[in-house]
Amino acid sequence: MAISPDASAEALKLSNQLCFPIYAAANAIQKAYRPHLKPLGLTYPQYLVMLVLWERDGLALGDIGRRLHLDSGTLTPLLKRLETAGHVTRRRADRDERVVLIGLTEAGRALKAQAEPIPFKLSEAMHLEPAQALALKDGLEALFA
Amino acid sequence: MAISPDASAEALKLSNQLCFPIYAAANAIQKAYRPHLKPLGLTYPQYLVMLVLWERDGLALGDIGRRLHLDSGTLTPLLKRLETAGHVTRRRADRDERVVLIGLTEAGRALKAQAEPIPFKLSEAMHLEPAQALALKDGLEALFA
DNA sequence: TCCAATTAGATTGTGCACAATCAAACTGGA
DNA sequence: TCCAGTTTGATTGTGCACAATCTAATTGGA
Repeated sequence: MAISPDASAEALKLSNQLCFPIYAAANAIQKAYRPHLKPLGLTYPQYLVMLVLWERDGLALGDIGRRLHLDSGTLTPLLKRLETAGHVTRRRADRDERVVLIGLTEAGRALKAQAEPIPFKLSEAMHLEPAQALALKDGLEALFA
Repeated sequence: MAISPDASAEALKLSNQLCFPIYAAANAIQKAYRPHLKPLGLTYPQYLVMLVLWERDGLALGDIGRRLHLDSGTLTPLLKRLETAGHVTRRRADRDERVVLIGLTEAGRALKAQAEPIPFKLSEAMHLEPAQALALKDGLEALFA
């Protein structure tokens, strides 16, 4: 096959061909989670925060942000909504008054049991071979470098 | 290795282990595009709309939505901003007054040349083998089924 | 002991993204 | 011809996501 005049133009499309599917997949994922999370009163980003806290309670806002790659402008209002919903508590650290520590309430801890079946349902929704899913995951994580 | 009591719990995490990287990658991608798009006065979703229109001018709002998997609640205000910026025109179709046809202005067409180097820069930013990128793309598109 | 620099969050403003709802325009039988 | 049902966008309200900016608290030398 001869090199066509727009071979480079085609090559240029590679990032678009990769970035758009990621963008669209992220939107689709949030849409897929929504019906399962709605009964728990959570959005997908709130669910991610809860996953972090279920794994390790009492983290600072900044710690959560580093784990999820989210800044305070996103997390401050999100955590206030979780507090209003009764899932978490917010208090300043004694040692450093700048730090806001996030703790699970009893209700927040109890929510974990209700959330347990969600990954199952999502795995069903995205009918993908485990091996293919792992390859995807590895590929995506290679982007962060 | 023996099957541990939480082997299923681990399996449950698969969707989280896949969905979160996609979510984080989508955020990172928009952040990576921002400095390159800002000189053109575009956001990433606006850039996607412009890519569609550069490929095929005069589409209806709904056609753009179907291509990008976005609904009218997202596109109506986005297109109004593109119109205010002077990149596109909006007019009702003669044949069917419900349909809004989106056309590129001269300035909108001219923007294409400025946008041309962007995929290059992004490809550099995400240092990923083309083969790996293609595998990723195929895996992501398999999610839509 | 001070105070310049750093760090942790909060605030403000812009722009998606979508559910739910609405209204107008079109279509296809009865 | 009519009108029930469908299609196309627009609107409204909620919740991210982040840049830019701000304030308060802390830290580390001089």
